[in-house]
Amino acid sequence: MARYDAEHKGETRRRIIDTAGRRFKQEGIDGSGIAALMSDAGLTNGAFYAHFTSKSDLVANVVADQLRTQHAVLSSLPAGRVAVEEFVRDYLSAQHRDEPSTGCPSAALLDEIGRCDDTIRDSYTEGVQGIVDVIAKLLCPHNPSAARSTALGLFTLLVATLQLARAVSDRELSDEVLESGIRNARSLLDRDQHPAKAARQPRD
Amino acid sequence: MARYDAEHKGETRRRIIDTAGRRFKQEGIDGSGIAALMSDAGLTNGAFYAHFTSKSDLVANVVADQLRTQHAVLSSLPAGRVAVEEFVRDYLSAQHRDEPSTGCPSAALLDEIGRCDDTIRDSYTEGVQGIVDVIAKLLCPHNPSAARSTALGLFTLLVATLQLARAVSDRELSDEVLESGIRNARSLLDRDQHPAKAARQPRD
DNA sequence: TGTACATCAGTGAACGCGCGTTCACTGATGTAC
DNA sequence: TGTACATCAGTGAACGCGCGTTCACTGATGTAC
Repeated sequence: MARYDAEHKGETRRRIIDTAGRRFKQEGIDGSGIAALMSDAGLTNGAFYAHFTSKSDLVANVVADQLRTQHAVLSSLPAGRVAVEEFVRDYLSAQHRDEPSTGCPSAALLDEIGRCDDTIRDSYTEGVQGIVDVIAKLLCPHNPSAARSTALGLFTLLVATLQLARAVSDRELSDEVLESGIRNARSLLDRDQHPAKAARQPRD
Repeated sequence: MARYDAEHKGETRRRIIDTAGRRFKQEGIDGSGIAALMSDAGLTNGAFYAHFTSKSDLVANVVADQLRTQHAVLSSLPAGRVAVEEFVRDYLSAQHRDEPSTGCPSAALLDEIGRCDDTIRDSYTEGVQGIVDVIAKLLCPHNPSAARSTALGLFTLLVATLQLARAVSDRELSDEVLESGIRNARSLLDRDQHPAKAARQPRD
């Protein structure tokens, strides 16, 4: 084997994390063996432990990386209702439903993550905090903490709607679930669109 | 072994389905081995195939049974906002979060079910249709189909909120997620506070 | 009445297989002399 | 300048283990004669 340049090992690590992310979301964490996932990355099983101390270590890194990517996408959106609604339509599209491997990690893995060890759940916790914060900021740029609850509501609504759309085997029902999800997301957003009427707390 | 009475085999099957339901929800489907689950039921691994043709066959039966039980609980609730809100508080309680094995099968297994074979997803599809129908009926007894979308929204919101509360390792954040979920559920229900006014009893 | 037999839920060892993990080894390169 | 050596990412066989599944067997009972 070649004596590699300085970035080589880091690039390989990156490739493992990327392919593992895709495989985990496609087959589940328990459902993804290390040999198969290393083979996806163009390597043999033995090389794995030069990059990670254990499967659990990989999972924690993959979870963090996945949420970081999702955070970056959300951060790049312009604030306000229009962009959020477009994101919702995108998230609840047939394409996202049909391609879990490139999609939202929470939709693919949330209940499995709930059963993982503390390191992994710590990693998820930190990542999801960032996601919720950035959603809240999109909803209410000048006072994000006021929109935190709505952000959590939107996030959970999207996640389980996609999970449900994937779980049902009836295509028509699945489409209905997605459409319904978009309607319900709008309804949730409407609540924060009229703070005066709701008369809960003064803005800004 | 004894020559058992007529119901004996059915009772054993029942016991396997019950214990498997608990174990699946606790450890995941992939995470639950047949030998362990049969031992839970007080039997040895070999007896399994006298009751089910495969693990997949068991999973399909467990899923159907779990949703049937949940359907029965929901069916027994009185219609109207008060009972639904109480159900929501119950569903999003710390106790439900901390005891997945006796809780909602969708919260514990939805993304994993999405990766299962058709037989299992068919079973889930049929069961969840019943659940959504009965929620819609609770929300709007005289015209359930009008509340179908809201019922789907409530269901998905509850499921992912519980999943998220279980996945985060920070107790305070987890509690916030649950509280927020209750608030968001109320908000979703408010939307459907639509046509019939006299028949409804205002609360708070 | 006694006894041989059929029944059948459940036992437990065994099957091949894939899992996570370990480790002695490879071999192309940069470096030292 | 040529060459011996150190480096180290990656190889691939092997480990013990638990998986889903199979199957010859057990043994308490009801039934037939």
